[in-house]
Amino acid sequence: MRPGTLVPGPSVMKRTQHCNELRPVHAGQTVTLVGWVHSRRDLGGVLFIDLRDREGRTQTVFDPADLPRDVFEAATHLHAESVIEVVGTVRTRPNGTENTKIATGQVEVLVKQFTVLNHAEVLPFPVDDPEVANKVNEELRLQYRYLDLRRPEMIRNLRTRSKVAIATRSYMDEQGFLEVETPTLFKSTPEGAREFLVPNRRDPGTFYALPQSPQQFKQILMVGGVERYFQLARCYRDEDLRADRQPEFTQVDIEMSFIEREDIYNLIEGLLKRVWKTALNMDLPTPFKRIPFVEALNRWGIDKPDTRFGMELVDFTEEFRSSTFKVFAGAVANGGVVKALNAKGLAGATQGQIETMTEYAKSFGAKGLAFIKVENNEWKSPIVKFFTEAEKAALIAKLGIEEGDLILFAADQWLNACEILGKIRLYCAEVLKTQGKLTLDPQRFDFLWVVDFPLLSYDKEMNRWYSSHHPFTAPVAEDIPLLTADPKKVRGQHYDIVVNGVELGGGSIRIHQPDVQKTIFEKVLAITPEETQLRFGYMLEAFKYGAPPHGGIALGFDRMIAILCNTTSIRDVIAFPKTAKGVDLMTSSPSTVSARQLRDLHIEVKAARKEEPPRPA
RNA sequence: GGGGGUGUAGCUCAACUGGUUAGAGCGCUGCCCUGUCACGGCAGAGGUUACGGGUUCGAGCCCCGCCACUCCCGCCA
Repeated sequence: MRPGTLVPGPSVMKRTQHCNELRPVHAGQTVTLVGWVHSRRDLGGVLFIDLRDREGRTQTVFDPADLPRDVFEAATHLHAESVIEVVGTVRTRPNGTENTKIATGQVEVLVKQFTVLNHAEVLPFPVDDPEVANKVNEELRLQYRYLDLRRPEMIRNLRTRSKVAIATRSYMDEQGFLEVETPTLFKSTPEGAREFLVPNRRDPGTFYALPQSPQQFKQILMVGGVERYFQLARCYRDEDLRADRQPEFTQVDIEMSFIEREDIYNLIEGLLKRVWKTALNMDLPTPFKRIPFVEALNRWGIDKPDTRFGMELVDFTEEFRSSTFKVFAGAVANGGVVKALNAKGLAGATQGQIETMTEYAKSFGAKGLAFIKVENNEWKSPIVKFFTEAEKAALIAKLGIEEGDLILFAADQWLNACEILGKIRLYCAEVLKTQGKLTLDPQRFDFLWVVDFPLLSYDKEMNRWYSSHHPFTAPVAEDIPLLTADPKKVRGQHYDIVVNGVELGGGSIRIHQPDVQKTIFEKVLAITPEETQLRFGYMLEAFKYGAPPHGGIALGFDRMIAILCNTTSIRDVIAFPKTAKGVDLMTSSPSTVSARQLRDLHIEVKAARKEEPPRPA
């Protein structure tokens, strides 16, 4: 530590006000403020230091006429982000020197004494300049997360998160829900996401798993007569990460008994109303739209549509059924469909951009991407020569084609064609945004429910059916006879809540009859009775002893907060997030453990470790 | 597992087609400055161009490998 920075003075550590509190009315009072040195302006004869805490900042003045020489000298050497305590007198600022940018700008504190509570070395990146700090490499921000969190933007996010968590708890309490904690040391259930395993020291070769969600416990709680359960539950999934996916994340987990789907819709609409009011002081209109899965795919090509802009998909299967253009007619003959979308105003796309789009489409399974550019009253396209006048007329009528449009086609099996164009639609929207041709109001939130999902999907490689959602989802009652007859047609009582193209959450009414559950496991999913018994025996058993009809939902809490904070990365709303490879850069975890620990756990590591990467000091 | 992007001073970035001693702003250090608030002025320090190879008379730039971060596909019942 530098000599002279420790200045004698009373370290009472009791502030009289925080740094966003002083006003002209306090003039004349002696106050104690504590906080971080935000900025220092040394004019030679007088020194200004802005002191910052969580709440805001206050200008303090060091006048050499008022202070012993060594005290003043020490103050001139204070580094940004040192933690100090000052005692001084509040006074209104001289005329013309008020700062209207900050709430405390009418006053200043004339320092009489100060103490350095902690001397800060020069920081690895600035936290006081929002312009620069916003652009700092995220690697560095994560390594020095405690500095990053001092930025007002990050504090604001944490505050929003806290307020929403508390609002959620109070709303759920008002609705008669009990907050119940469930174990995070759970049983391995290999369906679905890959799990994190926890070795069991007491019985070599056995493992706990961290739960992907409290799904089974919350259903058991219903059997246990809790009737209304909720939890802000930490969940763990060992899958590859994205901007909106972390290996551990938080769900608002909900389950209730004696209800139907509509009860869940009402409950969640009420919760989201409360949350948006709390965080943004916005009144959300309810009820939200309900859109069947099939309609969502047909219109937007995705089961979580962003309905803030148009460019909906249009079906041309009938128009091209007997077209001379064999790519389209052939797809239809194979039981597929022809779909198109009008990317309004994108005719100016370069050959390169079209190429990029085609590659993008191919990257998720498209064979190609047919297009028409409408430029200078002309249709520029390699395929338009195959079209009849009737086909062209149909395109103009159904797509509303105008000068400057770009028409994109997909011809494939229904789901593929829809999904390809759905992704292209989002890609086009991004392009239009960067060109300034599409602007979305940040205050606009298009909520909707997607309903009537197919209960089952078919895995061609494994040659078997699997649950679209999870195996406890109840079929729509009238579709139960189809379970064994025509599984593809069975709709599940599953629902997703979607906002602005983000899947905020999902849930379902559950199966509460053990015989239906057994049919699903053994007849439809083709899990052997032994396997069923091993994995889910306790649930089937529980359902024999008086299981109420029940259902629930889970909302992605991190995603919700990210939307409220207007950020696309949930890392910005998690205090200590991990990188895309699941590493905590601050603590350098995961890390190796001692041979002793491994021995205790009966674990032998066989794979060779790659070299430890060099870490900056 | 696959594809794209990024990596140059403490931070944010520049450096043309491969060509002199790798620059700028901020920050840092020293000096000056009594009303600043992105204070101002002068001077200075600071670089293994992520890392390892290669091509070349010559590499921040080209090639191969590798590491990290990031976005996407697969994956996420």
